[in-house]
Amino acid sequence: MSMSHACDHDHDHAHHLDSGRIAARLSEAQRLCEAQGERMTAPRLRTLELILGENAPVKAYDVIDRFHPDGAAKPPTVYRALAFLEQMGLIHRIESLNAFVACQGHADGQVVQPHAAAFLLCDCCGSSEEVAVSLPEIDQQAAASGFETRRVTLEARGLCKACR
Amino acid sequence: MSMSHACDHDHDHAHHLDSGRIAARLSEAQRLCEAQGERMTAPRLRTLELILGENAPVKAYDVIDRFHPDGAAKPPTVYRALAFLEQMGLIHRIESLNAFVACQGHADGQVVQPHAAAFLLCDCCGSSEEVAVSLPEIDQQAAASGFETRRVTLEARGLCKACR
DNA sequence: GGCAATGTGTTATGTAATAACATAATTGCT
DNA sequence: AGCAATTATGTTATTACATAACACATTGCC
Ligand SMILES: [Zn+2]
Ligand SMILES: [Zn+2]
Ligand SMILES: [Zn+2]
Ligand SMILES: [Zn+2]
Repeated sequence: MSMSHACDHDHDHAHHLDSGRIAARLSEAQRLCEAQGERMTAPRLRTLELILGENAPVKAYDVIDRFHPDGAAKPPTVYRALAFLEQMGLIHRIESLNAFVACQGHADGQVVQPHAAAFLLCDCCGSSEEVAVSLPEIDQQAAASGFETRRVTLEARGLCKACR
Repeated sequence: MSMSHACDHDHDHAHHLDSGRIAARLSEAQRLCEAQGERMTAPRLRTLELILGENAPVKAYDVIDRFHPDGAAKPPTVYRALAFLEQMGLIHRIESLNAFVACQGHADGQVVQPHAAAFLLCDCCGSSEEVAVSLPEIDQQAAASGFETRRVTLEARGLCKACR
């Protein structure tokens, strides 16, 4: 469930979304898919539901294990759903954790196309904060090298306010 | 050996270091370790040698497979060496590729402590370019959130000049 | 030499992700 | 409705990536 930790403080600040808020995000996601002619199917919805349930990045195999009330899902079911949700911009993959987190750019109902994002990842409580940043320096370096950037991974690891 | 590709051009621009240049980098690495009271042992040297041999990120299991002339090394041997080399700032882990690349910040013999770096990673030929960037925006965002950053991963994926 | 600290060898296991192919649901067309 | 094409899912098996645990060896110091 939660990541183990050696610190002495608790991690209550890593609060979960309540079920009403999750339901709202799910139907919003469904609308977003339909608006783009994509299908929000049951396994995709279930996968998103499980990721929305945590405010921290979730491992693929945690989704797999919790997928059914009685038993685990098969890995391809979940990995395919994860790929779809990422393409739709509903979740982000966190490369340095091999995990997935719900996009926080849809918070107020606005449609956000797939986008680059930066993350502040707490090594103690596991919490994730998505922040919007522009990257003029790396763009400039890329341009100087004749490099065509397709996507950027930017992840800061450290300690959140509550854990420092 | 090299990564497979569907493009029609060749990847000769992904040239390797010649053996003399590798030897120079290895002895330089050895001096750097000794200067810090660390031991550059045989498996560590061999691991670094194999990584220096490519100008592209190398998979851990590629190192494992090539470690001995006759057979493969055991995974812990190589993973331990990789951890050491990374701590010494001699290699960097590329999170989005699960691979390792030699640090390019030691090129002219200057000692470079473990440092953050950004990478331009070509999805076609697999080449990697290490670039130095400062990150004022993410530092600012982190400060605003009370987040204490320990280390940053910044990887741009795309197409290098030769492959676009 | 005796000891502590560090590094390595070895076996086994744990964790993450995909290939390949069969079946099912959906969509668009007639 | 009937049909074909497309898209999605189910299923089995395999591949790729990484570490735990413990025994043994080496190094440096007293
Ligand atoms: Zn987002
Ligand atoms: Zn925290
Ligand atoms: Zn470097
Ligand atoms: Zn290239």
